[in-house]
Amino acid sequence: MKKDQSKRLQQQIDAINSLVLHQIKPSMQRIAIMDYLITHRTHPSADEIYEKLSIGMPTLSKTTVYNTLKLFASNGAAQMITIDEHQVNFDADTSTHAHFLCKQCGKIYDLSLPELATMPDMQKIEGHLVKEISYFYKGICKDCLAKGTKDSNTN
Amino acid sequence: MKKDQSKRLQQQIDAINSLVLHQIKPSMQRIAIMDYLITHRTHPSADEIYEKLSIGMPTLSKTTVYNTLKLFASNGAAQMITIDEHQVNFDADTSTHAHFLCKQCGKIYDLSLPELATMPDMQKIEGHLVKEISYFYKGICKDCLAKGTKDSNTN
DNA sequence: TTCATATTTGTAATGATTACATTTTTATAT
DNA sequence: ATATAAAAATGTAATCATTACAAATATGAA
Ligand SMILES: [Mn+2]
Ligand SMILES: [Mn+2]
Ligand SMILES: [Zn+2]
Ligand SMILES: [Zn+2]
Repeated sequence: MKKDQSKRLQQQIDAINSLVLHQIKPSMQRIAIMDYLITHRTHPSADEIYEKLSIGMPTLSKTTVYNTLKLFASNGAAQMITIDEHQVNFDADTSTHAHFLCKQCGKIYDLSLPELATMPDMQKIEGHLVKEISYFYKGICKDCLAKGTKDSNTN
Repeated sequence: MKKDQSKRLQQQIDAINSLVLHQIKPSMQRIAIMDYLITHRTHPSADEIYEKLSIGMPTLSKTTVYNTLKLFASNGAAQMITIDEHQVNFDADTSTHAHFLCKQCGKIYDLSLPELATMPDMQKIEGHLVKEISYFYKGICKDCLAKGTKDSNTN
């Protein structure tokens, strides 16, 4: 179990590095939340993060999770994803990349669309100063297509 | 005032046509809501539509507005825009076009980005069946840039 | 230690959206 | 035209993600 221990330690360090890099003073909670974001690339919601972390950290407050995620977002340490109209999801990967939401299972996938990379951030478009870019796709994911054979009409 | 009358009538007809085209049986409320969407290209929220329409239609229910907009969206008569994390906005223009949300004034603008048109709807990307595409940009809009000279650091 | 500041916590709002039961409208059959 | 069934709209009460706020705790310099 030595491996697990040292791996977890390295993850913590990665989390702290990301925080410091984005001018966020590390704290128990902030490290835990950033660590969760880094090790779970499934674009979790605030509630999911709270539920999972509060198991090993019973005093964690949901408010702290919300505040912390908002702090991360405004400092560029994480990105807010508003692809789902019901809740906001978060991503430690702040690079401009596209997301796909499966309407059936709800999972959010990363998409690497090379043609999108052509458009640089932080520029003006039609006179507006662009600070954030989001590319969202919705439909039925690979896995759900494989399972259910219904609705396979639209090729 | 003859002109106004006939113009309004034509708008109603346009609204009805869009409904019928999308297999939605026209009703007073549905026509009014579609008419509002067509004549107000500002991407209104359900609440805004309700507030404005209920003036001249006091019995209108907010539930009806929500139900109707959801019906429009699932029949392809309007598109839901989840660019704002606080509420959903709607657009009678169902063509694939980008949107810009101003973080200062909250207005949502259309962007006509020709390079986006290259990607056709209803195809598979990385194995996932794509049914909807959204391109969202956020920042400070033209007007707000002109007014406030603060935060002009990021050219 | 002491004091000021930053962070976290718990609880109570808020506010958009939805559920649901009731009423009204519309269409159809008699 | 009347009765009847289905569709649509209404009003109210939940739901539930997010935020506001005040109190408690931790941090860090003096
Ligand atoms: Mn991602
Ligand atoms: Mn639009
Ligand atoms: Zn799926
Ligand atoms: Zn603006």
